[in-house]
Amino acid sequence: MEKITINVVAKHAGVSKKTVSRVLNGEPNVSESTRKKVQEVFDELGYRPSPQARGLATNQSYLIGLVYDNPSKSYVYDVQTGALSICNQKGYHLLIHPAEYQNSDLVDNLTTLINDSRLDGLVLTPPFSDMHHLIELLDKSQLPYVRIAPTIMHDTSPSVISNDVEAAYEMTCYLVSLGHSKIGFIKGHPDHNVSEQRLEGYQKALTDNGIPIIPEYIKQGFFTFSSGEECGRKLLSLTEPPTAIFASNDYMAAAVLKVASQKNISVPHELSVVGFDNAPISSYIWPSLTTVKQPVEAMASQALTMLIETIQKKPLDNIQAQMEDELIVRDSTAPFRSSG
Amino acid sequence: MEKITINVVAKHAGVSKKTVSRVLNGEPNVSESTRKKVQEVFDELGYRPSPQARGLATNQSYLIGLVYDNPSKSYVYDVQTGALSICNQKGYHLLIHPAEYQNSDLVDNLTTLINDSRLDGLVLTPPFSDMHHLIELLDKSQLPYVRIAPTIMHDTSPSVISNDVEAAYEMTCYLVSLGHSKIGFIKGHPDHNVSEQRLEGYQKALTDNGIPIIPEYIKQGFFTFSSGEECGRKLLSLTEPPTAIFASNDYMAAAVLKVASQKNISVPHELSVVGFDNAPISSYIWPSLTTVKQPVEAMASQALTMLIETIQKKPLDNIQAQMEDELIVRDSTAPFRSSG
DNA sequence: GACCTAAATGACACCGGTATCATTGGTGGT
DNA sequence: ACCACCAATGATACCGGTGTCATTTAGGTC
Repeated sequence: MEKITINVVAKHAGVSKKTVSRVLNGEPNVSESTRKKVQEVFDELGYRPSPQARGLATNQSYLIGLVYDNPSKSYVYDVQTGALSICNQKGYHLLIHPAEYQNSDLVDNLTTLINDSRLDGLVLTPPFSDMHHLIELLDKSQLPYVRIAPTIMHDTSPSVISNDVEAAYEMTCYLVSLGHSKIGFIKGHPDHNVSEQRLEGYQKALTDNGIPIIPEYIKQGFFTFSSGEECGRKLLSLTEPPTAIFASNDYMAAAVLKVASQKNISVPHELSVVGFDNAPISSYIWPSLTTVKQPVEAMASQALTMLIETIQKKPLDNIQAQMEDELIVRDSTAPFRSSG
Repeated sequence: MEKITINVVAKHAGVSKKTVSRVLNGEPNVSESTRKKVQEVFDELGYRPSPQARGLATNQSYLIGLVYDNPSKSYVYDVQTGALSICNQKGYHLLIHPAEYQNSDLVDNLTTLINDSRLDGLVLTPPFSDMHHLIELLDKSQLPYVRIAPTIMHDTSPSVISNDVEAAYEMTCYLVSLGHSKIGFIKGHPDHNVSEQRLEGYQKALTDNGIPIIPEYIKQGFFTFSSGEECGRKLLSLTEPPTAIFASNDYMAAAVLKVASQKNISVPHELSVVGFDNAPISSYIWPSLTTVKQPVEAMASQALTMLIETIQKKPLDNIQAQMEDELIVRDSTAPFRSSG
């Protein structure tokens, strides 16, 4: 079976390869009749242009890299899904690239990635989105990139954000509206900037509702189940334990549920627990978790749309897109009952 | 900044581009002195060969496709991780390609993938691993591929399997050893062949232990949380409910835990529950789940090793590799107590 | 030192597209 | 009818590597 190249198509259609190329790329100045003829030959022969040859000629790879280091497998999955949907639409492919953000040869690692595969663009997810030495590197390298959920703003590249402060604020207000005033908080990993934002929303909500901020009620977690367990244990061992606990992600909230269960504290009757992220686990445990759903997939899609526009040098309406979080109420929260 | 191509390197080193190419590919018949000289220029200029140009010349893309359609995000993540580790080692890149296995244009979809990106190889995960029309297509197309966890054997391509029958057998025996004889079973999705295998292991274990197989104790689930919930509810509503339930995956097992909790049945004291897969949820719920850990990551690594050997036309020791499952005992199982 | 052989190296075509610029042909204005 | 002009098309170089085959060089033999 002969390989179908642009030359074969040209011969079949009785035109030059350049004309075939024009039809292929929808360029102007091709008569309607030849365009049609060439397209028929495309179908007839099942022609597919070689991305290698095309890439070599145009110095493009049609590959976009996705860099991540996130403990949540479902987060990664959702980002990938959102990114892929746009890639497929626009004819790009996605190269996934897990990396370790603390690793000292991170820069080498990414440089190699970029050079070896001649990426057309790069997508950064937290915590890479906020690493300034990375951003400097990328700015210098001229490689188009987009940042998902950064907290530090930067004018040199597009980014997509949600509003974690706002979401945490609303969640806390929701707990207050249920009658809770002793609300514990478990912070996220200090290396992730969203941790600070979620804390900020929590604190602002308390203040706005005239509730004092008690340092004892705020514990340092690390987004892991075990850190949530430890913090939960500390909070519930206080002489005056909180009646509601706001964990900075769902894994830690699930851990609090475990601690409560072991201490025979009934959730939600005696204790309300809420999380953040709407991870799969939030609906797979009992009681299911009240949480905040971030539009992760939509954010990734938006990010890729912006990135590809940048790659294709189309003007961007906005260098930053914001998407809304959503409060999801499930079974882990209930009105406060004084000494149930 | 001038772009560093093979020509630039050749000029700098004072040799022909072909000689540079030889050094690049570790070909024989290059004197030690020139090899060293060229390599120094590589380092000095930071030369990286263009995969496009190379691909165009050799008709290779150094891209491997990974096709999946699995409801478990963590399974997908683990497969990716295992696959990537080998890809990075061998200089390949991984193109992830979620697809819908029931979709009627699946074949078109994959054909497009293969043609458009000139894949060097393809990795099939369940349930694609067992879809014969796909396999026929691939066999015809001459594209090297590897199947992960197929149940139907096939001599034309390598595959990596674990032994689900065996693992389910052992799990059931474990429950029996705890004193249980009324053991419910929740089947997996009928489109996944492993479902049948897990059931088979369960039935064989009962038979071998002289316990009758009761059809009422076997319910059809679909690997989803909600299907597990429904089956769990049915099982626990029987006049003579089982004292242990074996769910074909962890999501369904988690759902059984929820049902038990709602019915005030204490796990593991009144009911033992076990799952399969060792999904993250299995350790993030309370009680944590006794389950079977499949070496998903290792299987993917093994699969990619075999695939790349095939691509590079190296001889394969074995066309099929088998990896061992592992029983993980956690908190959801306990010895049977007659009427707790 | 002449000769032979094998190792080392280079010249050049080629992979399948795109870019540049030249050429052709048709159309409208006067 | 003639010319100017623009749309349509083609010829050819080029992207950065690899493959083929010819040529040069080095080493060993007599």
